[in-house]
Amino acid sequence: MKRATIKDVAEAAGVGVATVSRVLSGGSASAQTRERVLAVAAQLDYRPSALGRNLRQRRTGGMGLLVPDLTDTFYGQLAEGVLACARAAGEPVLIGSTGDDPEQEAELVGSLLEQSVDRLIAVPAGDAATWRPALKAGMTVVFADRLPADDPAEDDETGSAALSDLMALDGLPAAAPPRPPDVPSVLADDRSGIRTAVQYLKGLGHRRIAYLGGPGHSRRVRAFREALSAALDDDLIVFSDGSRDSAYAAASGLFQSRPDLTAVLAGGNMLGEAAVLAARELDLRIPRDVSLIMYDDVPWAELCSPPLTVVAQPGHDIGYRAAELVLRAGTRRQRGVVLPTELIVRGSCAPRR
Amino acid sequence: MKRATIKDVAEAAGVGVATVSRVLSGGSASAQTRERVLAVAAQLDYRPSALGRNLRQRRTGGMGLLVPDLTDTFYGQLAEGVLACARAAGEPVLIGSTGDDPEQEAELVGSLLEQSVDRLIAVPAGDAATWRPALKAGMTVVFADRLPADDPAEDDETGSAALSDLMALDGLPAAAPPRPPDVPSVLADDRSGIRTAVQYLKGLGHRRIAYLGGPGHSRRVRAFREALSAALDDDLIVFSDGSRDSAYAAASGLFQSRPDLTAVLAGGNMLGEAAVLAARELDLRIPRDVSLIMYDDVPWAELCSPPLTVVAQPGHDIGYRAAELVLRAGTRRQRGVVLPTELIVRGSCAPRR
DNA sequence: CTCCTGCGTGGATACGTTTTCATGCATCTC
DNA sequence: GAGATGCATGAAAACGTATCCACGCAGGAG
Repeated sequence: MKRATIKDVAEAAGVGVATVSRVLSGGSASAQTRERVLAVAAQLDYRPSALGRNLRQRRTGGMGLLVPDLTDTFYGQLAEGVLACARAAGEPVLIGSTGDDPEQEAELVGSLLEQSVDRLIAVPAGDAATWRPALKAGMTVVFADRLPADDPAEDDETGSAALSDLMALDGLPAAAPPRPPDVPSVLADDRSGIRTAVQYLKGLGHRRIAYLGGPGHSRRVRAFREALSAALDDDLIVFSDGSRDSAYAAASGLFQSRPDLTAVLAGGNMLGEAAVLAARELDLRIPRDVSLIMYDDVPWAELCSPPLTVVAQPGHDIGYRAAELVLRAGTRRQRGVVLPTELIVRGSCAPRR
Repeated sequence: MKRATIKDVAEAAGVGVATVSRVLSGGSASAQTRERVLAVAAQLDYRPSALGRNLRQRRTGGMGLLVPDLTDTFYGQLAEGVLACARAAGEPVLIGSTGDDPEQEAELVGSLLEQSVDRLIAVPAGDAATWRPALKAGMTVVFADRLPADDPAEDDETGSAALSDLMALDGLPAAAPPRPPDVPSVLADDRSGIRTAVQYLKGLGHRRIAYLGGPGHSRRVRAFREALSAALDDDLIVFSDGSRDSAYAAASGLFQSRPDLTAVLAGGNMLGEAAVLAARELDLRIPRDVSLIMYDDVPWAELCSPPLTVVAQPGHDIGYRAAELVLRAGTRRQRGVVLPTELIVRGSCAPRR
């Protein structure tokens, strides 16, 4: 038994297909026919096929969602936020996991394009150049959690300008910004989050503070540099790619090469995990020997001993807002949203000894 | 500038659209025309629209994926497995999060049906009755991690039969099983996993062992009962719904109502998390006062102190295999797959004092 | 040489919907 | 009362593809 089509409904109700379509999509119709069509549709258990509609409108409903890794709890939270909003709107979500690899990302974007999905929420892995094709293909893209890195011809001045421009929610557009953030985004207030964390550590007497970074952390690193200013030591900033192994290697290498550091700021929960593991392996006690602040308030942060002091960013909200933005796109012209972070002090930091 | 269609390619190559279609989908064509068509297609940057194809074939490619909660690391792993396989096959994935709520699940299934997605991987929340409509709508469903609960007229005998039938991979079908597992599935070997864990605890001298369960844990509970046999105490089996709050409440309630228990088996990582938290709140030391074994080997299990002894189930593999199954459906008639679990002994269990 | 077979090819159709357009009828205005 | 206005309605087109079918041509068998 195959599904009923709009034609069947029209026939059974003794009206034209156009009328059925109108009734079902809220067009005008007389009360009488509307009632009849609705009754027949219900009786036939008719559900309009998204296929026909999509083809006709030359676009697939719903939205795409690209995250680096669903195994990372933070992105799980973000995804849940997106799904919550999508469900409320009755829109389907196509998901992809990029592994923070620009190539895979590009491939996934291509696949979405092929599906004619024209709304996308992405935690970008590629740089601005990588994203240009998708944008000029007419996709509505909302970046979440971070922005694509600047073009090869990178310029700190430019980056800062773009960032601050983004944060100027209440007005006056900076005059002709070099890279206008013309694509909407939902970010956490990294600058404030990092600064608060660094200030906290400084207040505890720490001077040699390391930053453990991952892909796409340029904004956080910038904020870190800014917050540390004079005390900055470039060797204390290390990176990993998105994998757990790499994160562990970076953390372990950091601890071994710089035994003089007294505090570390891990830029993500996988990096925090790696830091705890590496510290334990090297017999460094937290917080006795080294203080640790981790980005992301994941549930297990509290389970550690000592419980981890964290910079919480609202993953669920970021996802939800991003989904709102991508759905409302065209209606309002929202530029970018910045959500607050919060330092949650638990037990992984101690005064420098 | 709009996307090129198959018609454009045909025109530019001086052939009919049918030929272009054939060349691109591997049909027969002369080497010469094939080459020309391919060249033109590449030059025009032609990508076939999934919309047209879907409508024509009356089905959307790709697959649906329904999990209870992406915030739960285990389901994150499972989802990553599915995505890995889907990416390898170049198939898109539509995701939904059910919150372990049969109603939401049904709604999401309905949405997938509307999209004409006919392949679905699900960690089911609803029971067998809930799933019947989707199945007879022609969907190819592969259940992952667990099976739908039996119908209201539940029967332990039946359940066991179905399970063992499922595990009889190498042959002779049981004669007319009451509820034939005619829908393929990928499960962890819960029976063995639970038994191993219980044996381990028994071997440490524990007798009052509690099970902390979540939605869809009927198979695990059955295995738990079976493994405990004589020592079973029904009050020591408590349940929560899928939420963190509920898990905490269940764990806390358990510890308070039964201070005599000496070990607890948490049936999932969120439940394990809750157990650790509740124990700490009640000043119960792990493993001194109570031993804990947690289902799911999530990365943070090692970070706890003491590190958690866990029953590892291969989340990634479960997802990957499920995706394979749903893609190969029709080709082979695979019944069900059971993947092994492993007890990983760390530090959260001690001999009964 | 003829008939048949087989293959490469292109025209035409169908998939299910939305939307445009024209039509007919009823109501309103002067 | 005549023309104008508005609304409900249905026929038809279009979206981009895969596939059926018929056609033509080449080559092989008889």
